[in-house]
Order: sequence, then structure tokens, then C-alpha cells
Amino acid sequence: MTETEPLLLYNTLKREKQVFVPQDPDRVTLYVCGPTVYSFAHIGNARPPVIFDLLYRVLSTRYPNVVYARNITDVDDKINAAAAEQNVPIEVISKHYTDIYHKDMAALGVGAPSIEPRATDHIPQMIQMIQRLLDSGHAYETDGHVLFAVESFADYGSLSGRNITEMMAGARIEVSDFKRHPGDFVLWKPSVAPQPGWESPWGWGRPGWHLECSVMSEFHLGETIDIHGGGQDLVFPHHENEIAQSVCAHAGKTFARYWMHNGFVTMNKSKMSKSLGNTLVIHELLKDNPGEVLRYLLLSAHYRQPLDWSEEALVRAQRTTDRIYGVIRDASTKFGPFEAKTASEKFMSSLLDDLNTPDALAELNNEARRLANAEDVEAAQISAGKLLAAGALIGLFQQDPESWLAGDTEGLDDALIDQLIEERNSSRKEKNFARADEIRLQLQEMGITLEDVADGTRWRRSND
RNA sequence: GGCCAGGUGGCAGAGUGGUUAUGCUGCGGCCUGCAAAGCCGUCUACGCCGGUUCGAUUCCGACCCUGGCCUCCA
Repeated sequence: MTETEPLLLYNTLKREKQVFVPQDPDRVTLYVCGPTVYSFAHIGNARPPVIFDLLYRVLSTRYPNVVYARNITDVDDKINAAAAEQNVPIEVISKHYTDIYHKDMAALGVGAPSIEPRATDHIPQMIQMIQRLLDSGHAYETDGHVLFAVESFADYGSLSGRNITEMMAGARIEVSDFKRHPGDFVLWKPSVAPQPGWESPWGWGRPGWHLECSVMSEFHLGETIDIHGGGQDLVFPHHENEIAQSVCAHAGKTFARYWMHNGFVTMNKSKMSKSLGNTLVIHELLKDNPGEVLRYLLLSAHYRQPLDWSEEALVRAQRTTDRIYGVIRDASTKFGPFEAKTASEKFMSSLLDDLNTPDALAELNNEARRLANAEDVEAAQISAGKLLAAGALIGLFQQDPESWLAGDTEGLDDALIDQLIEERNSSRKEKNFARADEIRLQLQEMGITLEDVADGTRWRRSND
């Protein structure tokens, strides 16, 4: 029974798949680290929102109230640097790139989270948490900074599998002389002149990055949350530090019960990152590719595996999505209209098994083949109902197939196309195939591929 | 150096102790005036060496290789 099949999630804390059991089935809580809005998001940055958007959708099929928070980091030294460089207030930078981020996400079929807290709206709560950490002896003030004392938290390193003493030995960290321990990290730091700052008991300053997520998660979701997600590169130190802060600020209570981390998008096998300069910006990719193709590609590998991005991979994703839309269209003209019913159990099982999207997409492709092979209305309705429902859940194949296949018709003259098709068909009737093929070639050069079907001739945008 | 992933057919990418992943590409076929689209079929797959087993790509051990984190990073 689908209702009782457990949801399995790989928990980084335990390094194994576990049955997901929420602390409160009437309020499931999910927190995912969102973007720092200082520049365009690249396709690697898109992986967590896409993956956790899917997790949110899956959770929502079984729990009535899933609260999903994905923050916006709008106070950060990189934003300050960008603002200084362009000589504008930091709000201009963060607003600008937040807007772009929202558009990018919408294009990728990523729904809005339940809550999208901004760091700058939570400064008083941050100051309070720092005060609690100071009062309980987990933090100390020095040289205008407030630092978290890593050695005050016995479990420090449990998420990432490190221990403090070994870290000390690895003398690769340049130790600031005001730190008691090289692993101590900043909770609050002083600001000067153009930098953003707020009044605090420790002077005018701004919060450290790690603190933001602990505070916003506590404020909106509570002291113990069900699932915390993010990219693998956040395991250490970011998530480790969040755990330290939150557990110590909450008298030892568990911070997040399940930790999920996605693998990287790579380019030629190495991590896509701004420092390596091998990024592909979503905003740019969307100029040449439908967001749905990008989403399909992002879901085509398991979320914990690396996903190697390439032009070939994009073409593959485009062809596959085209094929499925083509099948839906063909079947629809014969046996439609269709409406989404319920996704198949096999499809659901794949998703419930730690979001095995490649397996789910395989089943979706199988369903498309069944639809293409359907010989009567009943069979077609059943297959299409499953296919469309599966697509709705995973965020694919919800567009009108005709317009999908026509693609971006900007710059095309529909009347001319229709006229040429008409002329070609009369040539064909007169068995003037030379002229007919000439017209087809002409359209091909315009980027139009013709398809002769039982009830006439139709066209679509050519692949590649 | 410490810790963590992973090495699957032409490519991408799931999965499994013994039976078809799936997609893209190539090849053959059906259909078509020819194409296109779709469908059908098809191409010595599981890094290397041992071990456990009736049987291992799948479990165990060693080895080789790749990538990631240890500093901002999704």
C-alpha cells in the first residue's frame, strides 16, 4: 500500500538511509540554506532548491502541514564587496539578485517555500542567541568580536566526522591571534564605515554567517526541526557550526533530526564554483533552454551523486523531454483530452526511496512508451493519467505539448510557414516531390521540422 | 596528511546475490512518395586481485584510479 510505504531518507548524521518519522505529523519542518544574494546563481546553486522542492512536494503528499523555510542571506561580506565595487547601497545589490533568483527558480519549476526569511530581518533574534551563548559559557567576547568556543561543545564534529584535536594538528588554518581555538568561529564582528551594522551589546557590528541559519530556523520552525538540507560543501563548517550554536543555545536539545546533503554539479568532473571560474549561470542558460529541460537534467542523476553538466547532457535532456511531449501530443490527438489521475506505485516507490529520481524518471519514460503503444481510449487514459500525475508531482510535463514542441516561436512567421506547408502538400498531391522536398528543406533551414501525420502536416522546432 | 563519496554497456545514469533499468547515440526493421515522429529489435556493462557462496557487478579484504571537504562555497 502506497499509504503505508515508508519514506526513506539518507541521513548524513548516521550515514545511512533511515525511515523518516516526523516529530509531529501535523507540522513537519524543513529548513534549507538559501542563496547569498550578491551575484547570479549558477546551475550548481540550483540543485538544492530543485531537490528540496521535490522533497517538499513528496512530504506534502503524506503530511497536511509541511513548513519549509529557505532563507535569503542578505548580509554578507561578499554583498558588501559588490556594493562597494558598484558604489551602491547593499540593499540595491541584495534586492536585485533576490529578484533574479526568484525568477530563475520559477523557471526551474521550483515553488516558493512556505517561508523565506531574510537575515537582516532577524538581527534582534541573532543578538539574543549570541547573548544566550555568552551566558552559558559557549561564547566569548574578544577584540570586538564574539566567538563561539568550539571546545565547549563536546559533540563538535559529529556531523562531518572530525575531531577538534586533529583539526588543531592540521595547521593549514591561519589562526587569528584572538581565537582561543583555531576552530572557533565568529558570531558577531565589528563593522566600520560603509559596511552594514547594527547596535549590539558588543558595539556596532554585524552577524557571522553561520549564526543566521540557526536563528532563522529557531524563530520560524522551532528549536528542533525535522529535516535540514543543503549542499555537501556546507557539511563543514557551516552545518557543523549551526549544530553547535543551536544545541548549545537550546540546552542540549537536538537541532535537526535528519540532515540531507546534495552532491555537486560538476564541469568536466570538477566542482562548479565561482572560485574555479567554471560556472554556468542559470540566468544565461535560460536564454537558450527551457527551464523544464534544466530541471529534467538536474533530476536525471540521484541527488547525492555528482552531476556532470555538459552541452551533450543538455541536448539529451532536451530530446528526451521533446519525445515525451511528442508522445503526449500524439496520443492526445487520438485519445484525448487527458487529465492527471494518480502516479503509479512504482513511480512513488522510487521517490520514497531517498528521492531516487533517475529511477522515477525511468518509470515515467516507461509510462510514456505505454501511452505511445495504447490501442484504445481506455488504455490511453490510464497511461496518460499516470504520466501526467507523475509529472505534476515531479514538476514536469505540465505544459501544452503543442506549444512546447513549437518552442520559442519568436521571429517566426506563422502565416508563411502555413503557406509553405500548404504549397508543399499540393505539390505532394501532384506528385511533384522535388518541389515538396525543396520546401521542406527551406523550412528546415528556418529551424522547422515537418511531420506528416494521418490528418495532415504539422511542424515543430528542430532539435539542435 | 585526516575524513567522505564514487569507479556500470559508445555516452549519461539507476539497480540487483542467480531473471529487461531508463534515456541519448549508432545499426537493422515497421510506417512513409522520401523524410520526420512514433514503435519494434539490436550493440562481448558492471576498475583490478583475492575471499565467502552452488552462484557476485551486487557481500568481505587488499590494491589502483577519480572527485569532494578540511578556507568563502549549493
